Amino acid sequence: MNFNAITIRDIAKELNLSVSTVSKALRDSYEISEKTKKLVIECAQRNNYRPNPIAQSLKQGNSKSIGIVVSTIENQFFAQVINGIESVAHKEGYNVIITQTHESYDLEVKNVNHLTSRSIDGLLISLSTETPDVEHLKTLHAQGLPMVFFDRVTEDINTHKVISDNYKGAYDATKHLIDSGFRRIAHITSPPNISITKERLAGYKAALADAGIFTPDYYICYCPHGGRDISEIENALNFLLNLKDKPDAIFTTSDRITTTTIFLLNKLKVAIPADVALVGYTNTTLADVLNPPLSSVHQQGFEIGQKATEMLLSLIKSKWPVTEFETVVLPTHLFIRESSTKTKK
Amino acid sequence: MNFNAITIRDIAKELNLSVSTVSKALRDSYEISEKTKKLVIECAQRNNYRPNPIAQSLKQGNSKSIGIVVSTIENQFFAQVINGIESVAHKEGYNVIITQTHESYDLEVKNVNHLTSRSIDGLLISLSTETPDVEHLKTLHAQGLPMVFFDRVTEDINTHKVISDNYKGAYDATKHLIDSGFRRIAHITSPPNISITKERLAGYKAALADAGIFTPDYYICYCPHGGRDISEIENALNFLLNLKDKPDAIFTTSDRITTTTIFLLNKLKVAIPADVALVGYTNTTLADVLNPPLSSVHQQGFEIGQKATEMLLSLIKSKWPVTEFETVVLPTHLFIRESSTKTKK
DNA sequence: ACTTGTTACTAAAACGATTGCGTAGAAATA
DNA sequence: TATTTCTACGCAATCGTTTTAGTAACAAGT
Repeated sequence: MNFNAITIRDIAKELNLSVSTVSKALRDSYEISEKTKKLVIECAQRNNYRPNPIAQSLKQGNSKSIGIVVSTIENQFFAQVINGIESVAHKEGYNVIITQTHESYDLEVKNVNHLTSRSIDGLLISLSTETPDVEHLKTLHAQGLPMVFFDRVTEDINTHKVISDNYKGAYDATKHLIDSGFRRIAHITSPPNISITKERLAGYKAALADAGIFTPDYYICYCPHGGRDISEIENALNFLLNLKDKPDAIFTTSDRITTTTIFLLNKLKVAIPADVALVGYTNTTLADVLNPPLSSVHQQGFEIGQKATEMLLSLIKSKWPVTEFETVVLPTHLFIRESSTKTKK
Repeated sequence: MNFNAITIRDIAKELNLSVSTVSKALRDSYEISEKTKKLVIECAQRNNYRPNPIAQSLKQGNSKSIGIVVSTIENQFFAQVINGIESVAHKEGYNVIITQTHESYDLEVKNVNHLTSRSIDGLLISLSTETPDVEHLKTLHAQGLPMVFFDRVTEDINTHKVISDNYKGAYDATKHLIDSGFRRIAHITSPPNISITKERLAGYKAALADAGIFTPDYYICYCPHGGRDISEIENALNFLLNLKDKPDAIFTTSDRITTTTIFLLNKLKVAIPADVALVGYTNTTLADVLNPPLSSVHQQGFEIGQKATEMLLSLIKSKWPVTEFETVVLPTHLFIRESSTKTKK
C-alpha cells in the first residue's frame, strides 16, 4: 500500500520542469517567476500534493515532534497536563507522541528508547514511581537531547523542571484537617523515592509540627506502585483502621490513591468524615459528585503542561547549549468539601 | 543542537570499511564475515550508535506509526481505548500519535491533515460530534490510507469498524428502568448525526415500544456538543424537570453527559433515584463511589482499542488492496447500582 | 589453463525534499 | 559591439540508510 504516492518529481515531470524548480516554486523562492509558480502550485493542488515530512525531516535534521512519558493517561491529572502540552506544541507546529509507563521502570526505559529511536526533538517526562535511578536519561541528556521534567522530577539531571507546590499543597491540606479539629491524621502516599512523595510528606509533617501535633511514623503508609493495585491501599487501610489509636483523618496523595481510598472506605462502611475524614490530591472533575464530596488538593495540570512545553521548545530552538536551568513551581488549590468537615458524633 | 550525531558513515570511516558493509554487518547479513561483523558491532556499541529512524522511514516508505483521533483523552472511555490501541501497536513495533478534537469539526480536519502530513501508516478515528460529513476522510481513504473507525463511525466510508453494541446497551438500560417500575423515561444524548446517538436512541425506543410505553418526543434531548459545555445539560434538565409530565427516570449517553447530569441533579437537590432515577453510559472507574452509586452501561474500551488496532495493522500490512470489510460489535455490560433502584416515596 | 563458484566486500543508486552553485538567454550598460 | 547584470531556471550534492548490482580474490572442478 503506498499511500500518498505523488512527489515533487511527479509534478516536475508533468510540467516538464526540474525538481528543484518545483521545490523552489512551492517554497515561494524569489528565483522562480510568478508564472511558473502559479503553474506549479496549481498542479500541486490538483494532485493533492503533500510534501513528504520524513524526507523533510531527514534534510532538516529535526522531526518536529516531542515525546511525552507519563504513568497513565487514565489519570485525569496527566490528561490535563497533556492537553496543556498539546495546546502549546501544536501552536508551534510540533506534534506529540504520548507513551505510558503504568508506573513500571522497565516500561519507562522502553518508552524512552522507543521515543528516541523514533527521533524526537525533545522529551517531556514525569518519572515512574518504580524508577530507581535516571541513568537511562543521563546518557541522552549528555548527548544533548533536550528534556524537561514535570510533576515527578529528579535532582540528578540538571535541566528545566515544572512542578506543583507540593509542599504547600500538602501543608494546606493537613492544616485544614487540623483546623477542622482532627488530630490523628494519617498519610497514604506513593513510594518515598519519587519527588512528589518527599515534597508532600514534608508539607504534611511541617503542618503537624507547626501545630505541635505528634504523629507516629506508622501513620505514614507507602504504596509501592503508587496505588496502581487496589491491594496496596487495602493493606494501608486495614493497617490504619485496626490501630488502637486509629486515625480520625487521612491525607492521600495522587489521584489513584485518593479515589481508591474513598471507594474502599465506602465499601468498608467507614463513614466519611464521621469515622474518618479525607483530603486527597486529585484532579478528577468528579470530586463534587463523589460520596461524600471530596475535599481535594487540585493541581494546575493544564498550566504545568503548557509551561513545560514552552521550556522544552526554548531548549530545542536554542542555538547555544543551555546551561542555566529553571524550576517553575505552580500553586495548588485546596477545595474544601464534605469529606473533611468535622461532624458531631 | 544536533543530538545523536554518529552515523553509519562515521563507523565506516573509523574502520576503513564501506558504508554498505557497515549497514549489512549491523543488519547481520550473510554477506559479511563474522570477524567484520564483530568489529562493526563493537564499534557501534562503543559509539552508542543508533540508526536514524527518519532515514530508515524514508528508505522503507513507512513510518511505523499510526494516528489516533478521539474527542478527548480526559474521557476515561477513550483513555481505555487508547490503552488497548497501544498494547497492540507497541507489540508490533508501531507507535501512536494521539490527537484530540474536543468535539470540533475544524479540529478534526486539522488533526487529520496534521497526522497525514506527518506521515502515518494508518489512522484510527472516532468522529467528532460536530462532524457533518466525512469528505476530509474520503479523499484520504481513496488515496489508500488505511483507516479503521471505532465508537463513532460513518456509513459513508467502507472500511473496518469496531463499535459497542450500542443498541443493546441502550435497550438493556431502558428495559432495566422499565423493569424497576419507571415509566416516564427521558433520554439525554449527543447530537443525532453521530452513529452512537442513533444506535442508542434506537435501543431506547425499542425497549419502550416493546414494553408498550408511549414516550413523547420531547423526552429526548440532544446536546449539540455532546455535553462538552455544562450549559447543554443544564438546558436539557431545566426543560425536563419543568415538564408537567416530568420524567421519573433519565437515560444518558456518553461519559460527559452522564457525569454532568449527576452533578447537576445533585446541585439542584433532585434526589436520585427518589425524584429521578438515572442510568448512563460511562466508563469511569468512579461509578461506584458517586453519590449515589451510578447505574451504568459499560463499554469494553480496552478491547475496542485492541480490535481496531489489529484490524488496522492487517490493512497496513496487506499487500493487496482490501475490499472485504468487517464491522466488529462488542458487547456492553449494564451495572446496576443505586441510582436506578426504585424507592418507596 | 579455463570455466565456475564462493566469499567478502564496495560502488552507486535509490527514498523525497532542499539548496548552493552554475548558466543560458535576455536586458542593460559601457 | 562588447561587457556586465539580471532573470529564471537546472544540475548535482546532501540528509542517513538500505539494497541492487557488481567485482576482486581465491578455491575447486574439468
